[in-house]
Amino acid sequence: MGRVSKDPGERCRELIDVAERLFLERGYENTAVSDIVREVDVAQGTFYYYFRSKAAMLEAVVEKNLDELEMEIEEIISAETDPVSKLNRIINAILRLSVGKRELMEHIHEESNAVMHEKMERRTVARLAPLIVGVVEEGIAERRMNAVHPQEMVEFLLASVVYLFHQPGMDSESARSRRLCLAMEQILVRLFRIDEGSFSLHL
Amino acid sequence: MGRVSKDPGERCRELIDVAERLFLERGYENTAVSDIVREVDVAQGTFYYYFRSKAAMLEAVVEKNLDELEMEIEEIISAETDPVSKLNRIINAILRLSVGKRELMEHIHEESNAVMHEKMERRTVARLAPLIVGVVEEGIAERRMNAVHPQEMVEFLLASVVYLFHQPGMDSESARSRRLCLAMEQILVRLFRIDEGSFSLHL
Amino acid sequence: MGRVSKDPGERCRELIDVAERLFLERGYENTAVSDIVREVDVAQGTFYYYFRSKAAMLEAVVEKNLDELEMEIEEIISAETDPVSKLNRIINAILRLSVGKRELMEHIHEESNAVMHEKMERRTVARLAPLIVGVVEEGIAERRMNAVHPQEMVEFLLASVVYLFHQPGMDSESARSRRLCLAMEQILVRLFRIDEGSFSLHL
Amino acid sequence: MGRVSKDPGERCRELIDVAERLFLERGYENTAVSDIVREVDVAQGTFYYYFRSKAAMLEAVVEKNLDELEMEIEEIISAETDPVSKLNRIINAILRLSVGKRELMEHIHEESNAVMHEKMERRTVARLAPLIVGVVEEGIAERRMNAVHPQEMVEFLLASVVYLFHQPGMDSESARSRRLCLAMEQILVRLFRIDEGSFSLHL
DNA sequence: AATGAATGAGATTTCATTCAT
DNA sequence: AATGAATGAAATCTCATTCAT
Repeated sequence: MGRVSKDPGERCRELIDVAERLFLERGYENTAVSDIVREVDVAQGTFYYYFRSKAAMLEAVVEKNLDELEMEIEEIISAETDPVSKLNRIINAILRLSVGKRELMEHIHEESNAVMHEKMERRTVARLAPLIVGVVEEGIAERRMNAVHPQEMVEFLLASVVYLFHQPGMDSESARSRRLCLAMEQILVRLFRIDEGSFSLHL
Repeated sequence: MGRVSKDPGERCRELIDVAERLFLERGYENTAVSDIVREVDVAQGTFYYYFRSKAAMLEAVVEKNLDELEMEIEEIISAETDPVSKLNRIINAILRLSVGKRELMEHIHEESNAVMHEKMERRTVARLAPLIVGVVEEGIAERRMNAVHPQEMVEFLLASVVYLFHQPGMDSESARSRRLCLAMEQILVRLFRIDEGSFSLHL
Repeated sequence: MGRVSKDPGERCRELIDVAERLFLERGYENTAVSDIVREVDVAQGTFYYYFRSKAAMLEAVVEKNLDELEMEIEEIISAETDPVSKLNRIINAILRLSVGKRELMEHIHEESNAVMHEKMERRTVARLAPLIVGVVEEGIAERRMNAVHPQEMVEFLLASVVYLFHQPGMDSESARSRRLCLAMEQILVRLFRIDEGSFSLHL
Repeated sequence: MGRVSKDPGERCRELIDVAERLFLERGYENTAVSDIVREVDVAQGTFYYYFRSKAAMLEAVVEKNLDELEMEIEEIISAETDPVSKLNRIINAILRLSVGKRELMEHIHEESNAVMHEKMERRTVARLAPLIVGVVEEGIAERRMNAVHPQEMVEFLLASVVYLFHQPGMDSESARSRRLCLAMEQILVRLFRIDEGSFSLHL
């Protein structure tokens, strides 16, 4: 009833945060706009004051995640000097985020999140590939890495990482996770012809 | 109006085929059951006589595709003796099917098919990985390949290959397709430590 | 097409009133939500904005009726002092409402209203029994009535009244109605050991 | 597949028995004709060979129950000589059957059986009232009973008794059941001016 | 910047019944 | 006496979005 005015930036963030949580908890399709506004305690119309559509909200959620990841990666790139260490830390950062989010959705049927997962996969490749390709090219220049098609390889790498670590049972403890991390270390080493033992991945 | 009885097997196949085409053309979500029955020219109820739900139909479509692919792969496995050639032909078979289907959906907004794509991705990895792991282990036994985590590597590989499927502009001609194929060849060679030049992929 | 906003209370009442009439006229099962909204001239969604489901609407209709009846009974209880007169007027009030509603459904097949009738029967007993038991206990205290199990007797009484007066041919004129009223007077007198001639029931 | 011919009478009884059980277990509305034929293991069409419609089946189920009850009552009437004893045994017979059936539906939501309950209620009154009125008139002739409106009083009685049937928690043990039986005994005694202590009802 | 009542198209599903064999 | 594939009408409900205030 009472009309509560807030800083628009904050309102917007509040909406995105609640939306993200609900999308993860019950899936994009199973989350109604009315669920989101109920939790934030604003009117239905308010949602549309901030977001053109529900799809636009999904976009916002995904981009927010990638903003964070991108920033983290850029920090790594500028903090570290060794391209191999950069790559190691970048992959770890991606894994940590993926698995972190995954935990929220542990109990929902995979299917329920096809839409969100797809969008995430696509946008992750689109936004992160350039950064990583940069690192790989640096590695090539320093003869620490080797690749004929860095762009395509990095794309495959990212798509696989997003897919594999979005699977059920991907908590940081399971034997399956452990094996996947070890395998991924080897994959990285072999794919880019890097010295064995250069990687150490953890969830 | 007129009631046309048919062999149930055929009716069922007819429904699956039309459903598959429509799912690809306009996306799973954008295809109504009423669209399917209109094309097959049966009553709405007939659909539900054969399939418990629309989701069950999606399942049927996906499994049919994987049945075909599995059969083709099993044929390759028993026809060929060299594990490297097997792998080469298997990957080509998967690409061919994927791209074939992809052409049907050329113009629709990618997003419309998240659900179907997800299901396909997950089931492809689940059903084909065992077969390919078998080939890789054979290759390892014959010292033509090498891998510490064959299962996980094959999963990585399949996820990458399926990722291709979902790329816009994946006709057999484009420079982009060419590069992706070359990159995939390199991935195969490096992942399993196979002799350079053992692979030749085409869409 | 045009959007007409109204006081929610009024909208809600409008919907309930139309629903009640249609439920009575053609039966609960034979009334579609679309029939209701068409008459009220609102969109289908508006119905579900106010009522969670069609069943919830039935509930609302039944409770509204019992609200009215309950109020009338409470008025009688506080207006009258003699418990026997109270009981007489209460039963008359129940009969009048039952038969009034019944007239609306005169021509429909009884079966069509099993659901509504059941719900009404159950809820009538649940909501009115306490009030009437109060009156009976008052009567017992004043030695004007007598009963060992007032609660159970009142329940039987209410169930029967609702059932009997919900029968076909229960208009206020028929010989059958007349006989039933006379019998009911005697039943009341005997059941609670009240002075002969204390009751006078009319439809 | 195989076509199993059986004695038509038995087929028919088999269908009725299964239908009755399912109607009680899950309610009339929630039982599909396909559920019935699946359990009896005949084709959908076979159902319609024996019964004009699902509603006709409900009728058959109800009438079968009343046939049994009617026979039992007729037996009581001819076995016993004392009209009061007759009435006592008849009411007990009705209670026993009602409660027996009730046990089957213990767990379903009451609402689910409105249709069947209604039909049962109406038909019980219609078919059993004449028999019981006969007994009452006999009692009146012998000065063991007294009633001005035997027909209506018996209807009142039957409606009350059947109402019992549809109460939740009607096992033979509960205090509630006990109280209802005692109240019913009192109703009988008072309604027909019979000697106190003439009745003894048990579930 | 916010409200929240109202929209309305449309989708899935159910199932009693039929009928050619 | 029996089959079972096919029918098809209809009904409930969802929900993203709008718009007058």
